[in-house]
Amino acid sequence: MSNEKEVTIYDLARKLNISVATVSRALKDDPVVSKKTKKKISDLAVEMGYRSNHFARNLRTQRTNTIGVIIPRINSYFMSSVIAGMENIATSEGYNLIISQSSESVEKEVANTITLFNNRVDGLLVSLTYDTDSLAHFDPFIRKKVPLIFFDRTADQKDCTCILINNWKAAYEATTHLISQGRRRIVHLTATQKRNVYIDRLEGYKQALADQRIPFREDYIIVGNLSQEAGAEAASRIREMQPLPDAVFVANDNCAVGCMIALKQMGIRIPEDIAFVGFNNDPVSTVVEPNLTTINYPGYEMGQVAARNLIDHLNGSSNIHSTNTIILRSELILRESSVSRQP
Amino acid sequence: MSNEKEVTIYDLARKLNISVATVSRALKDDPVVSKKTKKKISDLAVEMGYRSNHFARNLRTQRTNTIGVIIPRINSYFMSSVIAGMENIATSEGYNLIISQSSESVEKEVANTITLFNNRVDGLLVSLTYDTDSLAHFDPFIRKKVPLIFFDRTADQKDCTCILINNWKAAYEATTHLISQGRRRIVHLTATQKRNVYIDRLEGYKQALADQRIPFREDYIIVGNLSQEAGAEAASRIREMQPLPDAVFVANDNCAVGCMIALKQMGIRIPEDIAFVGFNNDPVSTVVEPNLTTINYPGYEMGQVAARNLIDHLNGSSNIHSTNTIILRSELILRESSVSRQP
DNA sequence: GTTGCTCATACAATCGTTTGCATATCGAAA
DNA sequence: TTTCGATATGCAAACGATTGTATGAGCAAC
Repeated sequence: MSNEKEVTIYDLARKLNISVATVSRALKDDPVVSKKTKKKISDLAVEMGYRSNHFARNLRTQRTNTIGVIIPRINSYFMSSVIAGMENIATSEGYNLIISQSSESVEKEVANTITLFNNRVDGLLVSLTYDTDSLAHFDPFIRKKVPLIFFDRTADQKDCTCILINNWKAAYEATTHLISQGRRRIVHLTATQKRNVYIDRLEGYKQALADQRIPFREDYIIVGNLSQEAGAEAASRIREMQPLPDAVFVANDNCAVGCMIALKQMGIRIPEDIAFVGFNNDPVSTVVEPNLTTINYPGYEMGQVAARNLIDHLNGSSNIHSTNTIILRSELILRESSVSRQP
Repeated sequence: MSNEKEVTIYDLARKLNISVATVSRALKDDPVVSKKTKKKISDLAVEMGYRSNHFARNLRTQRTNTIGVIIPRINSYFMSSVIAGMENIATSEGYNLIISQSSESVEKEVANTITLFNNRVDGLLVSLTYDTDSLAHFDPFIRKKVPLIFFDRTADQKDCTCILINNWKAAYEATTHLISQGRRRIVHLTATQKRNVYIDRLEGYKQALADQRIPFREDYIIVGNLSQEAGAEAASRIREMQPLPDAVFVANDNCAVGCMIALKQMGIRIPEDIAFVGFNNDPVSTVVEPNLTTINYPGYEMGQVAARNLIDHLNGSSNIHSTNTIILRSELILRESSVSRQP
């Protein structure tokens, strides 16, 4: 009982006195097999507890029904929501996900790429590390025409779809909002200017200033790794600025929260002295006091869209060249951290 | 160039005028092949860009090098940390992870189990839903002797390893701490009493009361789904209690935070009027004001241990019968939410 | 020169499917 | 009765590895 042999299509065929070819076709619902035989076969399959052998099939068909995912780290609210969305779609479409973390290390990203290539994933969903410059490690996929989709932290790669929000616009709105609240000396906390998301947010911020005829100041840009600790460090620098800035726009809620807490400990009042706007709509944004104004960034939805899009490509129901960029809706959520007085 | 055929061991063999058997053995570093041939072969493999075909190998060896993971939801800080830990170990050991979410639905858990069984995973790592009663859906794995490890939300299943913290002790310490701060009317927010973690925490809480001769009150136990919203609802019920409780021990930080925020809005002071202790050491616990005393629950480490343990079983380097339960260290972290006056 | 032994390599079956092509069946039209 | 399409089924060759068993080469001892 415990070591029962697996049931194969040969067993089914033998029992019914038909050929394996017919069994194989019947199980795939091939119209060439008659309804009667199909029924006989599928009934017996259930009865004998047959389950198809993915390896044999994959070996034969040269497909894996597996999607590779490479992300910087999984344990952030945003990214785990993305993964949840991907899992949701993939499972319902019969695909498996192989998830690997680069931990913000380019070498690990390259290593993961190789692993996934050797696993012969059917497609790849990628969000890059802060520092990835060269995209050469994706060449093997391109050459073999394995579809590749970037999301969130994307890169310009010919023939690859990108899934994003309009970071420029989000930052523009955030900054404009701060200005509309009477703020003029607006610091921007961001990460390395290698990645689209941070470049675009900075540009949006700059444009908002320009449109309101507020001069841009290089020393108001603080670059870090956007961790909570980086936020606390930035707080010390902000504290030293003369005159004290009256607002901070942060490219990530966690970092914003770290900065807010540190400033509050220094006796600075939020939003009276300094207003804050974050990014991502992380759960902490409704816990910190005052609640943090932020940009809603739909992670779960982004994961779903990415997976759905890739699977559509794989099924041939969409052409990878037809859609090159998908922009998801995002919006500014107003909370107390940035509003000068509540209505 | 773009449609180059995959290089197989046959290609290598032909080029070197030797048999595929030798090539196969050489690539596995089988000592029976001479050093000289091995070198020739591995050099050529690199040169020609050979990569082994997992499906052919799996088909032949009947192993998949894949581990299945079933969890309630991935997008919580604790669970995404667990996954990160698992990914870390699995990747370094050459295993892949297939992660599936049950979303707290027993039906989805069963469906995922079937999917993973059909995927022929080598082993399974499971954290159960709130409501899973029967474990019958795991029988196919047991029968085929596929190792099965439960973590966090575990169940008694013969021959299965469980990985946990000592929930009883953690709750006992948390409650004792509250009592030591002069609290007597301690409410406990928890989840369904079907799962070990919540049962054990309640028992620890009860025992701590008993040891301090404080009568247990059934109406101080509030059962919910431990979401932030459930915390807010609980706050309303707590508010109505006469006399007002003076402490709350919550089985989850997120829920604790929801409850604290709601109570604060009602004008109740924390910790003066009501002290709080949470569970998990989620990042929000250091953001909420006052910072939340909690139990440190090492998610990343738990994921690593679970994966390590399973892989050791699979490699035969450990016997599944030898270790039945692994208890990880946890500890009470004191913060302002429960300490009556700071030193 | 034969025997015996070790070390290295080759042969060939096997794993469970898929699929192009060939074949069988059967009723209807010629 | 023969012929012709359909329609349904079967044959057999892949797919790319692994591995038990057989074979061959080389060499030392007798």
